[in-house]
Amino acid sequence: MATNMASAREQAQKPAKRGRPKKSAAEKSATRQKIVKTASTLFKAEGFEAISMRRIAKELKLSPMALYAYFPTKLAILSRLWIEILEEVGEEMRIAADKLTDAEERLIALSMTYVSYWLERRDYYHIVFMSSGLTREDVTEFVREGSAVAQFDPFFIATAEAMHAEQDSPAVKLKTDQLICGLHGIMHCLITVPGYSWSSANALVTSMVKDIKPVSRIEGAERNFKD
Amino acid sequence: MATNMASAREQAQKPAKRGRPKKSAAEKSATRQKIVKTASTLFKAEGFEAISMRRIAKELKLSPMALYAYFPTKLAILSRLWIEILEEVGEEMRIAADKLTDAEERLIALSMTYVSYWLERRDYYHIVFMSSGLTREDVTEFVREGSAVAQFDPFFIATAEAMHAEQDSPAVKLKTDQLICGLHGIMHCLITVPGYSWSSANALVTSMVKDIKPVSRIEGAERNFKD
DNA sequence: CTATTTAAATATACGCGTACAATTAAATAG
DNA sequence: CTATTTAATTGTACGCGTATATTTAAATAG
Repeated sequence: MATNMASAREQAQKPAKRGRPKKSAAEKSATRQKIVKTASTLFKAEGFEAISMRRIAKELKLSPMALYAYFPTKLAILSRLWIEILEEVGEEMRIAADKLTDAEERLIALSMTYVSYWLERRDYYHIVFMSSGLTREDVTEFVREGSAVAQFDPFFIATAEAMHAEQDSPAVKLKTDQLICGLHGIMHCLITVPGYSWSSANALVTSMVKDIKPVSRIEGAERNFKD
Repeated sequence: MATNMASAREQAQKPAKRGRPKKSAAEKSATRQKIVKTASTLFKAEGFEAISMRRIAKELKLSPMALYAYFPTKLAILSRLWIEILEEVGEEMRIAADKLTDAEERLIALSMTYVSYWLERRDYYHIVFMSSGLTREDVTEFVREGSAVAQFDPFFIATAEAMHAEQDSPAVKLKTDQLICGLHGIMHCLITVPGYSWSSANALVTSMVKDIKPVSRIEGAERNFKD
């Protein structure tokens, strides 16, 4: 049907306008990628504080303000790093839970891997969960886009299995949210209030997971048979 | 040399040294208090971002750097505000749990009050839990000093009672930590990831509290002992 | 009084994110 | 070619936290 691909700047339906042509989406995207790459490299080499607009620009031989043609804020650049990081922890979780068949065991493995990942990489934690100055829209869009939420899927699957319930049942939704919140709480408390004598992350995670029980054993729950 | 009193300055048993006298501890403390008061007023009138070293200094007709004679960092000033805020939420919790006799009910009231307090005052939450750039020492000292930890006492007491166990038993310690972490996780997740369709704070808190059970009913107990 | 000593207070400067004004680059129209 | 239009890019400036250098204030010694 479509005869030719409109790809670069030339192709689209051009009324042959007058001024300097806009950069094509492809060009913009390429530069965006270069910016993110630079930010990532800078971070890995010199830490979080090395990620600055001026520093990224200098590295790319641009003026600092040029970056704003490609990202609205510094946070928008950081949110690209979140994706990389979330993919990495996702991969670690996948590996950890891979060969486990028991749902509770898998849930513990997933949870411990998730929590340990952040505890062992507190700078990552700060980038992803404590980048202050975040606008409501930035994060909301990021979440809706799915990059963050996808991380939670394994928790849903394993929780449903551990509860012997359907993945989309209200009970599973509640308990999974509870677990996810709980795990983040462990991370947040242990990282931001290290002076307090918290129970070990291991004990906390295990205890939280153990509170996920088959629905039939949940107090006051009318038994719902499914198999 | 007149015999006048060398001001209100502390003149204990000084060997009458040569240079300009140090400010007394009382004077320092008074100025510190004025600074904190100014920061607090500024915050209440114009929000978090109005708390800046330059702004506080201008309000007090000082140079910005003068503040550093009284506080090592801006965060040290903020941590004084934490105390006020923590006392306020503590008071609300006390009121909410005051007339409740049932331990679980009290625990739910405490937890809901605590979580709601922060959810309804997200700016406070940011000040206290997301003031980025915190040095490990700052917070650690603050925690050791006891201001923060005292907040947790009611949770310990009610948890112990709900578990029918001693307040200093390992099981109670673990479960209380789990609850505190969990509550913070709810707050943190709901505040920082508002775009996600979380279960309600109410449901999450209730579910977490309900997972605190008498010791005889947890761990290896296969059976539910209904009363 | 002046000189000296010491602490307090300020001035200056750096890098930060970024708003906004000015400039430059790349196209077309005449 | 020049003029015009439009987008891209850069320059300038603000307020921020705070490190460091400098100045000022308050005491004593001669």
